[in-house]
Amino acid sequence: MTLISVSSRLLSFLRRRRIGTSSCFQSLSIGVVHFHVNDNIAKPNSIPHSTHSIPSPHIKLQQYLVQKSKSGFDNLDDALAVFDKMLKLRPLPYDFHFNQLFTALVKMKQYQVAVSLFQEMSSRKIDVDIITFNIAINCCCHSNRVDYAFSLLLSAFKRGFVPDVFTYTTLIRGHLSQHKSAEARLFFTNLIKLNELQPDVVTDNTVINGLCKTGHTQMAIWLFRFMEKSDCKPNTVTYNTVIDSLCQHGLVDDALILQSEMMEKGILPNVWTYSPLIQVLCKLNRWEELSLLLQQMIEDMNISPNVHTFTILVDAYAKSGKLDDAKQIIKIMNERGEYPNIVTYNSLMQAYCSQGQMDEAMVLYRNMECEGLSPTVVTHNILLHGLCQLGGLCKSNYVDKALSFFQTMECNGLIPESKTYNIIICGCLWNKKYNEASKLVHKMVDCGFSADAITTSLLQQILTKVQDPTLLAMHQKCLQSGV
DNA sequence: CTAGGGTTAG
Repeated sequence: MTLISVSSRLLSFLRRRRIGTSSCFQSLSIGVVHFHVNDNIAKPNSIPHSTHSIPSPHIKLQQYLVQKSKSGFDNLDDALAVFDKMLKLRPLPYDFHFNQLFTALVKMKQYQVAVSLFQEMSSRKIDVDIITFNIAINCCCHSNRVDYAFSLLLSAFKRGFVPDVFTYTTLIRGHLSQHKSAEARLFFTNLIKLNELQPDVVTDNTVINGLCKTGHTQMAIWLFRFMEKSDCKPNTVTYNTVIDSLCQHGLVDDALILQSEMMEKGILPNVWTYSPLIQVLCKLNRWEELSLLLQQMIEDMNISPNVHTFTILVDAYAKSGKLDDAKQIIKIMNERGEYPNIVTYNSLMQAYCSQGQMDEAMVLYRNMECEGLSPTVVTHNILLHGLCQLGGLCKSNYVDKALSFFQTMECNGLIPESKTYNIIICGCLWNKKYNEASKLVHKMVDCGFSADAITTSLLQQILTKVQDPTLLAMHQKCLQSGV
């Protein structure tokens, strides 16, 4: 079993599924039409029975905000304009109207804006409820202001609110995201002791995720097994979290066992259950199992791969030099309406580069820009690496291309990483462009980066053959930067 | 009638 035969099997699964895909699109378009038609008809059923006492502008506002809280606003200015209108409306909208607006802001990841609007409401003494506080506390945690989140908890107490499992779970996650696992644990155990918190599945999932991310996989699994015995049973998220962690620690067999366990227990896997397993099976060249897993996912479970899943496959093909298969995956993606993003294209570019097809890689680079996908530093690292390696193998004019490409990148406002510098410096060294290399070493050190192991050993290797003052000075500079 | 968990890929 090889990656090629996996590819042909994958293709056949996906082709067979295409009929299903088109019917799915049909029902989607019917849904859209349905929505527009309905929009112009009075919708008595969509208005709660008790709303006869709610002023009419509030009902309109509510309908509008329900939709925005699900999708977010198109832009921030719209959200702020609505907030201003709400402040001017008399009588004032209810707390849950403001909560809906905040929910929309959270969807847009505008956490700091949400916090400042919450402050604005507080200073105007507008009534809020515990949900408003919970949203604000969550937004503080997301913008790394756990300290302020705690001060909000205090003011909630002062105003007579009783924090609930939402509040505490959010604060535990806040601690964990700040890498304060000791504080999180203390907070958690104290709340349990004081009988302030009755953890639910989300609390447990939050703790399990924190344990996994801090390398305490064994403890995470202990909690997971504890949940199985308790009334608070693991759900899909719990399984996904543990499976992902096991995959990342190379414990793929344990991860596969858990995945079959969840199926036996009737807990439905989703695309995120499969993706980490697919990735690690690719990495370990376990193609037979990969093929079976893909078959189970697509055929038996009727779960479609998404952009991330496809990108994992493109990357696997790129790393095994299977350019044609990588291209095939892109084609399937387009057919299925799962469009490649910048990461997918970076992987495809890697495939071109590994085959030495630099011209095609450059064509892809320009196409990406045309499609409105902005190349990232990683895109440039891949291209520069390709150009430098090719230059080292045969033609040094590729290194000149790499150097001018490096300049273009900076002009476009992308800030090179340590890796970027090391790639281009190695390219210069290979091609005996010692002066260029020296300039770049100084620039790299000025930016606070240092030579990596590859650059240092290459430099030492050259120094054994060539005694050049520029090279010696560069070597010194590299050694100093490493300290 | 709104709030907390898992974003996995280069």
